[in-house]
Amino acid sequence: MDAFYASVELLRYPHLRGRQLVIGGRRRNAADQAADAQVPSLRNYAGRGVITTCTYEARALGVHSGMGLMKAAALAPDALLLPADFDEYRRYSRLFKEAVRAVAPLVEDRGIDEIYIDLTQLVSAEGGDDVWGAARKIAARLQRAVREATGLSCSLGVSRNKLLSKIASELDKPAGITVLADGEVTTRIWPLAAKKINGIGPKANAKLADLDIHTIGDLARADPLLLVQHFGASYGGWMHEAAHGRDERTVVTYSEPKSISRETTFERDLHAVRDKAELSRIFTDLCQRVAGDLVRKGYAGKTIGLKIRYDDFTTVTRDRTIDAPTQDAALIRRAGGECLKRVPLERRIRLLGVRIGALSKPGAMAPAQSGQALVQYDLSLFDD
DNA sequence: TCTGGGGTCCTAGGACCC
DNA sequence: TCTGGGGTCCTAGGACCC
Repeated sequence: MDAFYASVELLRYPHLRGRQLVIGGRRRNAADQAADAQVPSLRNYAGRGVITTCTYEARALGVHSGMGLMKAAALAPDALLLPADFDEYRRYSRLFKEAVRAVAPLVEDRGIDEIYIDLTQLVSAEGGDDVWGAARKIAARLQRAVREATGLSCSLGVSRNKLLSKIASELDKPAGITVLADGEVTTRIWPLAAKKINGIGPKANAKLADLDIHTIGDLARADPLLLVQHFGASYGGWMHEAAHGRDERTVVTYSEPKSISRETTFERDLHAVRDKAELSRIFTDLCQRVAGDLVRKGYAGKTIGLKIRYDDFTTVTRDRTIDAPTQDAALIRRAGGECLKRVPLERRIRLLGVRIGALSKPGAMAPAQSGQALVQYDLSLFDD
């Protein structure tokens, strides 16, 4: 989806279309819904928020998602700042995914505003020799369906696999369709920066730059042994394959969540001793929210994790696995408290987070009850 | 310009088991 | 008491993605 959060806000505030618009900072609250609510500009922003999304008008001034709002205010003081309304974004997310599934049912979720779609069967059904032409027609159909269902625009990349489609989808934003036929990797992909590959982030990119590898073509032409040397057999090998556009991953239409977490960055850094009461209250609240998420989604978890980020931005995690899966806030709080005892608390803290993993569906598989025989078969006969 | 919140996957060491 | 090889689970950290 193109500038998803910002585009959803523009459906609500159509008179802001064409303005520099930034979504971020605090969440939307009741006061924001008042008809006469003024949308403030970035100019006077003070706080720790970052941009989650911004319109293309704002991007033209050099701001982008992930950027701190203080910095963004220096670059684009007249941009308007809207708080995020995740309930609304989730609603539109469901709408656009439904619209896509009605046309092409094999859809893999990649977060709130992104999906992979397997068009193989639809392209076959289209018949004819020109598979890429057929794929382009289907993509256009999908784009229209999304616009009709939501009023929102999206960009599509069509190719042989997920890796290339992801790259292609970004080549003609917004509202573009990019078809990358077989054999076009060297001409259209190799000139792009290596970090355009999904899975090569800032760290790997910096290391590649040290090796004088800047483009995907550089990466493809690099000695695989050199890559393996610097990045390990698995990652180094993958990088080289990716640079050649090779990717065998299938479109996965269903997956179970692995963990659920809640975290919060404080408005000011807190001290474990001086701000003990406030920290404790926030901690308990996070545990309750995690427990609420578990109950709402129908999961219980066994491994409770604590995350602390200090004022110097270093981050530590501790976790603790309990005997039986739980969705109980008090039990989560207790396990989290045990984790807390194992972290240093001298520095000031800027973020506190609670996570639960090792999830299962409670009730799906009842634990052994009393009266249920547990049989231990002794096969020591086969020991060496 | 001091950097959100929600996730996934990978690595690596150690405990523990057979 | 030492050796070897296979496996799982737990814990901590980090890279990366949306």
